[in-house]
Amino acid sequence: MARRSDHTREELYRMSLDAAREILRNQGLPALTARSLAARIGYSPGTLYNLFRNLDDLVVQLNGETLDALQAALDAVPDDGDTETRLWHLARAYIAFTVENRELWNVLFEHRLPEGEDVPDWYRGKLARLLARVEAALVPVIPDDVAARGRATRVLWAGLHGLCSLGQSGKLALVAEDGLDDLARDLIRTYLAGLPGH
Amino acid sequence: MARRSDHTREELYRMSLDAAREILRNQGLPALTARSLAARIGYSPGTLYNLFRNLDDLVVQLNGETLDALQAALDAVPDDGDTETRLWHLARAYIAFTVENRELWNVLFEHRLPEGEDVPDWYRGKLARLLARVEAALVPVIPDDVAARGRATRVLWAGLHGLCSLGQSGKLALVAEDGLDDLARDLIRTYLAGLPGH
DNA sequence: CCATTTAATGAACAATGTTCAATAAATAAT
DNA sequence: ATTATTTATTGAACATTGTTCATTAAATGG
Repeated sequence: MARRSDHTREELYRMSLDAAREILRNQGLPALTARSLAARIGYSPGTLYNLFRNLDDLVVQLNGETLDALQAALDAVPDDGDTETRLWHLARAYIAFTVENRELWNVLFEHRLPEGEDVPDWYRGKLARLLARVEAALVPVIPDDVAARGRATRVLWAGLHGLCSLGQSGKLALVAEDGLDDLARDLIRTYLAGLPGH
Repeated sequence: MARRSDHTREELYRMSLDAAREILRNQGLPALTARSLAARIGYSPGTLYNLFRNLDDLVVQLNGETLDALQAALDAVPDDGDTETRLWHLARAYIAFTVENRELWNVLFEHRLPEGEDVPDWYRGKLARLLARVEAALVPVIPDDVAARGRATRVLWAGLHGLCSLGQSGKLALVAEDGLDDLARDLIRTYLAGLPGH
């Protein structure tokens, strides 16, 4: 067979990422193969290499969309209340996202690029935008010292990430099921209480 | 060829794990294949399956030894000074371990078992023992409330894990090189300062 | 010295990512 | 209309992967 015109290049790109997401959701990362993906969109494996440099590239693109979805989830939380409740709402949204999108989130942070190349710039940009959402909530409690605010932002972000990461992989010896929420709340509350001026 | 008696079963086991560690160190996880490993110990691929259920099993065993090494690294830090400096020394040792044993540490926390089976009990035991080292340092500041101490232990542990994890993968937008140390110190100091009774 | 056990092999199988000449549909040119 | 050119799609091909297992010969026991 040869050239078809069932879909435009853009449609194929879309279909591929959607299919990849679906495979991840239902069968996990090991099932995400060039052949299974191609079968799902009704094309041959070779076609994928017309759209993506390779499977790694496809995963990076998918991660980009996952970052967007995460951003949207955080943007959906209201900006009211004091700093602690605002941060807590953000954390809750984050945790909920990692639970509802387990596989996507795992791939997002566990996928490592092959030796040599590092994360693209637009990727860093999306990460920075996520951090900014947290940092904004910290302005009232750390209004002047930007360096200190940057540190606090990263510490809270990484702390939350660590909790979710270890929690999901069963390497935190969690007591109950909602133990994650408790720990995140503890982190936020205690850390905030320890900031200079409190 | 057939049966040899160059090495005992235990020696082969040892050689395999050592070779695996060496391959990880020098060439990273993708290079850890049954054939490369077999070649390195001077045996055929089939022999490995006489020692380990499969490659996943081998990695789990290796991770066990990595946990032991991490434990040893933490046990080597002195138990003096106040709680903050004790925790800080532990954190510094942890960070140093993740830097000096980058690949081993990555495999330790990023390796996922195939769908279904979960981490073995002895694995959980080793993790618990690591946490215990941190918890011990927290006794002076949280002497009575064991639940609260358990939470604080996990929060600090996961926080440190998150910092190292994001830091090493370049997903934290770190400012300087020793930014990790600064952030870990910030986490410990601020969190401790925020505990009830301070 | 023979019989039995057993460790080691390496060929074989299915499945992987990736490449690329072949092909035919779509488009452009005449 | 017909022809020429471009281009999207294919699927066979290649190298590698994890894993299995009949075959083989060394070690062990009688």
